[in-house]
Amino acid sequence: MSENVRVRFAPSPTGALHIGGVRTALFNYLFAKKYNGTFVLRIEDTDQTRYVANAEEYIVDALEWCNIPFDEGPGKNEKFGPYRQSERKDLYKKYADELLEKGWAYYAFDTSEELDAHRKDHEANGKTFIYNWHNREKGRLVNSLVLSEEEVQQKISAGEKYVVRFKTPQDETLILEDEVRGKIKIETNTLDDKVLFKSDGMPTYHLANIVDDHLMEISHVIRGEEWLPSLPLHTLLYRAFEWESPKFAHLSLILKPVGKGKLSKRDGDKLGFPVFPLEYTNEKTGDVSRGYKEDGYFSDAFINMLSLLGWNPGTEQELFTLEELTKAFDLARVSKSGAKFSPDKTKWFNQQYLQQKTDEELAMLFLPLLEENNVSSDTVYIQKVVSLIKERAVFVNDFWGLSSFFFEDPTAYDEKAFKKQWKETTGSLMEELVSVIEAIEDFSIENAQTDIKGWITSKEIGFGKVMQPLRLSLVGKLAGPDLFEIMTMIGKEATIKRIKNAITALS
RNA sequence: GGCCCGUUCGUCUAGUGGUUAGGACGCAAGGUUUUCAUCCUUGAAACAGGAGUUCGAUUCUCCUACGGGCUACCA
Repeated sequence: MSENVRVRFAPSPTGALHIGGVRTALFNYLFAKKYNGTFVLRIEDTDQTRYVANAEEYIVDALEWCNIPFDEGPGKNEKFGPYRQSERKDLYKKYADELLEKGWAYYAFDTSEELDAHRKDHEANGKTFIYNWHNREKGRLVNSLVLSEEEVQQKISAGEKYVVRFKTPQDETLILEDEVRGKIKIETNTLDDKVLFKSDGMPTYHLANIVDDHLMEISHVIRGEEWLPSLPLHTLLYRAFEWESPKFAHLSLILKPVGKGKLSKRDGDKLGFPVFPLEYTNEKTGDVSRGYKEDGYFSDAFINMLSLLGWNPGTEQELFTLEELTKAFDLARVSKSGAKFSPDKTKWFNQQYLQQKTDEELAMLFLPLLEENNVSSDTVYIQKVVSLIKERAVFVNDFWGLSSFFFEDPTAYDEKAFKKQWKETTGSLMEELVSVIEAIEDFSIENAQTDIKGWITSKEIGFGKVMQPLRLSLVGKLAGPDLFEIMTMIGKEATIKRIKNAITALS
């Protein structure tokens, strides 16, 4: 299998790429890289009514951010280009004609309205209308199987609209092979004669897909489960063209975190998590949807999370670099059942990745936030702050809330903490503490600890009585790193100032 | 309705014809931290149901239920 692995990700540019699409792209990417293969991006824009102009750019940007770029695609190594189906339009006609010639397809002149009427009619009688061997030659449907060649030619030259339908073989049991599901059995008689070529001169997905996969020498088709019902048609199409079929793998869907059904944008809005990798602005409505990137997720954490949704390495390892993923990935270990999406687990991954980063890296990422808050400081100081607070953070965006007191005096005091910790005697105690601090010549952690702890011990009042109000004075709430760290970081003067401020404000 | 796919703790999942059914997230308790968080320890928590095959089925087969997908001149 190590030779000539070529896979493709073939999205429709109808909007933002959602998590499920990203995962499909990721699995394709991992599979390609594992076997030193090629990852192709092909834009399937045969439906002009659903085309969205900024969607393709979004898809490319998203893959870029996820660090799973394509090797071949629009504007990149166009060895088998073009890679947009709309630009390959002229190509498909001859393949439709080939099928027509071979008797694998036929012209159909039925209008959408007529077909709708048939469907309604059947439904009213409790039956299901299927355009296939049941009725294609019964005379109620207008196609080249019942019309004479002259009639067909006449209609076509008269400019009558037609589609080309696949002529599904009758009375055959197909045994299909799926890399994740194994064998799938299906009777061809239950299949309908799908449209291959539309009356607007465009191929449908089915034709374009098979033609392009063949022409682009795709070896493995890894796609969403929603395509599984099309597998028999696609297999038959390869047979009709006498082409070698690629191997297929259908990925299960990503489901809602709660309730039933597949994950949608609405779930994200309702439960407060993004379903798109990047922020997306709907061209028509102007609606903006959140993105993982903008929400502060690291792309490698996001990818790591996605990789484990529907796949697992069979070991207990959960944290993977992209390289490790490409090594470990295996289609055989992709699970068959749908996976409910977990926003909580996603956060956990981000937290893990954040903890792994160095203080230097994190300090760099913190810089813009500091700027936003009109704070500037030297890098050594910022790195030290980061080292003290990062274990409390899930996102870099949490940093300011966790560390603002390192840069500016608290502006408010936590109400509950005040009520609980600030007693009548606290004010005078804090004043005494100020003089203890003032007396410390060299304001180091060691000295501060020795002197303050010594003073508390000598007063025989218990640490909490002093330390809690002190924390409230310096931080504004009962949270944060070690107090002696904070005091020496902000310095003796600021420490004294904050205690005095608190005495004034709280006593 | 028809066709297809699926079903192990709440969630993601590992697993085997005989296991104390394992891990992770989340949750709970305890410890560390005189704070908060981290961290550590512990705990609660699952084989959808029914037949069959078998000495023995969570594992194999069938049925049912449930979930999902498809059923367009959309992808």
